[in-house]
Amino acid sequence: MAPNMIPDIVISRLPIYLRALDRLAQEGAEVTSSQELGRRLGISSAQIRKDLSHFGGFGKQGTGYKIHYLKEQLRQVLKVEREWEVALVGAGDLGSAVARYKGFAERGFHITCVFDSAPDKVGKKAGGFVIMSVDQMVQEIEVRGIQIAMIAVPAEHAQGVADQLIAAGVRAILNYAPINLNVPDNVRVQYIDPVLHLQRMTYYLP
Amino acid sequence: MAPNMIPDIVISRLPIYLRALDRLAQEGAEVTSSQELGRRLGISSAQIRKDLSHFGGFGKQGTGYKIHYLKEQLRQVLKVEREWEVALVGAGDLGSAVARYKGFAERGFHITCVFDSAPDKVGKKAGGFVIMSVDQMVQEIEVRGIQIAMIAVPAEHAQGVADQLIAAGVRAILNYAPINLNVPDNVRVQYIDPVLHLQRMTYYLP
DNA sequence: TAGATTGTTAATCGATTAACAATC
DNA sequence: TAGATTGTTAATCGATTAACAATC
Repeated sequence: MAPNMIPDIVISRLPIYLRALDRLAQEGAEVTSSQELGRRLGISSAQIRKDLSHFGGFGKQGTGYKIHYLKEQLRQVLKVEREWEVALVGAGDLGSAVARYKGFAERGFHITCVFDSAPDKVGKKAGGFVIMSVDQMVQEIEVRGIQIAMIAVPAEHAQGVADQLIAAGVRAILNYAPINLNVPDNVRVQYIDPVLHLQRMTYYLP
Repeated sequence: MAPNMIPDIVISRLPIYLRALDRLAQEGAEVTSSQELGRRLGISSAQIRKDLSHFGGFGKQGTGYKIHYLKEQLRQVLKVEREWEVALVGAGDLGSAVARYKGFAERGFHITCVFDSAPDKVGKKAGGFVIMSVDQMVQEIEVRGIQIAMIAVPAEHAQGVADQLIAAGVRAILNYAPINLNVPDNVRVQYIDPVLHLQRMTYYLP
């Protein structure tokens, strides 16, 4: 491992810490500790301290962490202190719901273009956006320099769409299609498949 | 660790294997190998064999796994060979989209009741379901013996709703609210927060 | 048979936890 | 000061991988 290489699993927990800090701030707290955070998240305080220590010493012995300061630091580490432009591919039932979801823009991710392959959808609207043809997709993404995309097309088209997105310069994909994508090393993929989460719990039911 | 205790992380991969097998079957394949599955999923073949071996020998040396047979076995292990009844709490923007999503019923999870706290929503419809008052929630879930629920209410109400659901007998919660839930050991929770997934990728972008 | 692939064991790797000196 | 909590080191724990005999 390269000396400054931070484990993926550490990075994946930072947004969870950030979310908990947002919540604490909303509740009016100004300072917290690894112990309090850990209790809320079901994570050991040692792990939280260790995770944070990869990026520097954000706390003070005896008192803990200033919430506002720690939030800002984590935002910068995660690069979510800025606004991001996001492309959405697929304007069917699922894609339209994604386009309408307000949580993205509220937290700095702005959907700025929506694509679909159905000619009868092109020109219509989804969640306030005019739907463009996938034929324009590569060019549009290149011109805008978009790096993040969400895929909400049927499973059988997802890999093809991903290939095009990557060719256009996208480096981060949130895939709502229930299928694994094969992508080069320099591209990140995250998956959302709610059924899969349900299937992870039924095993434990009687 | 108890002798028959299977690590959570193994269980969490089984639905991924199942999804890949469904796909292979759809493509017309009848047999596969740990190597082929691994290539598709970006997982080592050794890990797939090890994971499966927790539940018995499903394959044949030299030939691999019969897809149909392995699918059925995994379905039984995960208890998704049956149909499940699911309650949905929250019929706002997000809850309505969840109620309309067809993927749940297609894969054996049937939303059979939807609850909301807003009096003006009660009696109206969301995704084909009549919305009931949360005041009826505990009784309704108890009577029907529902064990799985999805939460799509604002973050500040999620913990309260979860507590009620658990009191009513729910043992598995899919939480769409962007907040961690504290639940007893005998209750499972899974989280869906798409923004969190995006935040896990921006770190790696330039 | 020859080639392929499983199931399993042992070795390796990496992540989590416990503990504590430093210090606010 | 006394009490609390950090950042870090070393120990533990658990998960992944490599390797191979068994066998189809």
